[in-house]
Amino acid sequence: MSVAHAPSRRDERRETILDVAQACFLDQGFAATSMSTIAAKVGGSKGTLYNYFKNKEELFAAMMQRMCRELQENLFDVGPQSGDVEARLTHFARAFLEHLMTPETQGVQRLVISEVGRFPELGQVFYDCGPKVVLGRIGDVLKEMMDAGSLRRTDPLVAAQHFKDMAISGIYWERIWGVTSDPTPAEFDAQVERAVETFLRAYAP
Amino acid sequence: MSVAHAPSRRDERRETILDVAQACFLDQGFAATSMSTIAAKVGGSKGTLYNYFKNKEELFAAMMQRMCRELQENLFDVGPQSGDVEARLTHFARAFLEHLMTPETQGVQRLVISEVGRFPELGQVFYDCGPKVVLGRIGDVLKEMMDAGSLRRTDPLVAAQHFKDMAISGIYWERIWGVTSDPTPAEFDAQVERAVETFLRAYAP
DNA sequence: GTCTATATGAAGATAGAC
DNA sequence: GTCTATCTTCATATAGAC
Repeated sequence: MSVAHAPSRRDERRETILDVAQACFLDQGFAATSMSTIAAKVGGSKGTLYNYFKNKEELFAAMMQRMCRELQENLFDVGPQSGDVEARLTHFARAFLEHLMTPETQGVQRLVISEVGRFPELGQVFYDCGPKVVLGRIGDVLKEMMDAGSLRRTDPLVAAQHFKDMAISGIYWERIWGVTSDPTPAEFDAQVERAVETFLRAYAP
Repeated sequence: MSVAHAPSRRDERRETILDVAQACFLDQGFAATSMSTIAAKVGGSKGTLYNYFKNKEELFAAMMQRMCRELQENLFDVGPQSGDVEARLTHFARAFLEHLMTPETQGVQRLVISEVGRFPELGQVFYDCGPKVVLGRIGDVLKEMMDAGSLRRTDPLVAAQHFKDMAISGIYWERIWGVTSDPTPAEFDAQVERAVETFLRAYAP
């Protein structure tokens, strides 16, 4: 059993190392990030790094676990609990697409997709505390709407997937493929609107 | 202007090198694949490798371009040109999901997502001869159906994206995240069926 | 615990014989 | 064109002084 401690000086330095490692891994990937670089950016030496983490893999794993926890916490912290269905869904679709377009989210997704071959358990860890949680929450909201008679009754998890898929659609895919052109705000709005409209056509009572 | 030649002995060896490089890059990623390993698997020496390709980056780029061309060719080579709408859409959804689940397709997508930071033009090349072509073809089919009065008239490209998104949905995402459990044939069927059903609800005339 | 210095190995790339 | 042998660089990881 572990207890929440006041952070010691050691804990703080550990967090600093993880901060730097996170920035480097997100920016360069696992293989291209060297322990020397991390040590230099921390302002310490490689010897110190190896005092805190047995090797590069362990440092990477610790960093990924922390990132997964943080991303989980920061999702869907707010949102209208009432109002008409279309407005609520539009809010969710927009928030979700915006979240997936941030450099942090893109970076962690790239990292998972790149390194899951080297760290087989990484994918499951990420999925369980990322996409799975998000889909569950969207599903909960949709289930409420079904119970209230605002949506046709059906498997809420499948509906949540369809909703998420159409919300992110083209704009997300172009970015993850590295297509350089940025979407305009108008394109962003149009995609969200079309996603909600299409979803409601399919899932109206 | 280049002309199609009968393949010389040099061309054949070049193809062999690309075959080996492709297998290694797909399996290990760019950074973890060494020129020494490729040379060994080709059965030659590193000196020979550098005779055919100036450096590792150029070899990688040549391999990616070839893969993009091949994947483009192998997509949608067959498919029912007539029949009822639901059957045709089911065929497309199934073919598309199956295609995206193959190790080759998963591998090239992982590679693009991983390395697009290092090779900025890679994403655009891949997108133009992969996803863009596929979406265009689905859009063409949907437009035909709209013209025939089988579907509600609307932007065919957006409809194609929604169709594609729901066809691949959960099963594709779980695999790309590296979730280890494989989908059962029943889950596969159910997803395709639900995708077509939902699409038709939203896009029926 | 933290540092400097270094051991050890492997990578990309090249030189030069055949 | 292809090989063997090698150069150079840079990575992970460790040893040992303070």
